[in-house]
Amino acid sequence: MSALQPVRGTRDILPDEMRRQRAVIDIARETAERYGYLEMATPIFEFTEVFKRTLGDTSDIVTKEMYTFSMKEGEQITLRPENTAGVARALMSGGLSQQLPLKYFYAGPMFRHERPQKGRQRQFHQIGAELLGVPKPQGDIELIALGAHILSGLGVYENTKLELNTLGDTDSRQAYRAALVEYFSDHSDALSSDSRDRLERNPLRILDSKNEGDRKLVAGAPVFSDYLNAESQDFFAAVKQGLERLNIAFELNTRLVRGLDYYCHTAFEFTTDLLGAQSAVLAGGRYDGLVETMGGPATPGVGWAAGIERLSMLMDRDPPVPRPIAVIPVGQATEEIALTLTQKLRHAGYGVELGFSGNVGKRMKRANKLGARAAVLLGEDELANNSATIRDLDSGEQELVSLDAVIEHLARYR
RNA sequence: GUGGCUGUAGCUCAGUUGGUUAGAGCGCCGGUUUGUGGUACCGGAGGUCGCGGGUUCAAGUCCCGUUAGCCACCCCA
Repeated sequence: MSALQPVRGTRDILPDEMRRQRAVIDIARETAERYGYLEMATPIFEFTEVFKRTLGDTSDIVTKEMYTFSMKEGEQITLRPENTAGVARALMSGGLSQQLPLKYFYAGPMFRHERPQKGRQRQFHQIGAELLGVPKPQGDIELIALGAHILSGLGVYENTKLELNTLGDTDSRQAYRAALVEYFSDHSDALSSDSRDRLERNPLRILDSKNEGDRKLVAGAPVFSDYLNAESQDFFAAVKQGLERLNIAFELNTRLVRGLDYYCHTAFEFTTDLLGAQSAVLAGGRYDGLVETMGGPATPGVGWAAGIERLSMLMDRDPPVPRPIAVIPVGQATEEIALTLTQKLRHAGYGVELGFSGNVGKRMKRANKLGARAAVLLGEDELANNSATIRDLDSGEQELVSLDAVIEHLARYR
């Protein structure tokens, strides 16, 4: 371990990458606002209890992935591994349940102590949307439509597919779960050790096992659709119909499950095969039981989250690099006027670089390297006429303009 | 957390069966051009060969440990 390298699973985000991530966030936020989802933020850490209660004591996140600290006062706090719990907590702390329905958008860092891989870091960043207080499938449809809209705005929609499943309501799910447990218990000696573990904690997950032997067993396992009651079937049918109406293509994937008890009805994942094992790009579902689990009033909810780094890797273009105007004083005598002109241009809305030192050649070189669009040269000749030379750095053409007209002339380089 | 692969200049990589001052391209700096960048030519800087230990007369090259990245499992965004 060297103190000079970033902690495992973290990294510095330098301007080129930051610009991409910024673009992801900006496009997502603008799109979300069109749907009425307004940006909000919850703290980066919460009392550990907030996550324990919502994610459950047996989830992987709670049992081995949380960054938890003990405070002097003896309280346990945890760096948020996801944001939905925080939003639900905010709903209660702020008495927001009086204002339902609520639509929120967020973006920020999350922390999970996992083994890093490409597209998987210990500090990573997510955007997400939550819709609280809408029990109807219209909510699920709007939320998925928002996700699809953002993906297409980023140019990654083409490289994803939407996988869709239903977990039914509580009755349906519990009946199915019981049937699964019974089935797999009868064949437990044939299960992989991973799946025997899942049988205890999260039997639905066995359906998604990659183990050969497990897959054979799964092929003969009870099927969820046989356990869905009429309401659950209607709900799912409505979601599918809404997506079809919006021309959002999806594939049914009966192995797509969520482990936690409060998840119900719709579960969905936009996945890609361009990121290796990290296929989930934007994923979510309905969580009608969550707020109640935390001790709040029964409040239906749907939401999704998406990894900003993953989206950035998939984004089909580089956001444009801003091109400044370079102000270049020629000779000592013009330094002062260059300084005041620079500041004037900045106030007028231009990005301006005033080299700190060097002769004209060096400053021009630097201007070029910065990608400057134009250079404003201030020399004694120009000053004698109360003017400046404006050089177009793309075409190489330049002209002499009066100092008063510089801002006006630069307008074309905006 | 388990298993595997990898780690040489800022970046991408080459380094032959262990053998004298560790190389290239790009990038960076300087010069040709002290009032004009991008091209070209010339020159230069920059490496405890991830880190620590071991084997050996001799290790970038072999062995062990460790750390980081990557791949798969796991989990997920």
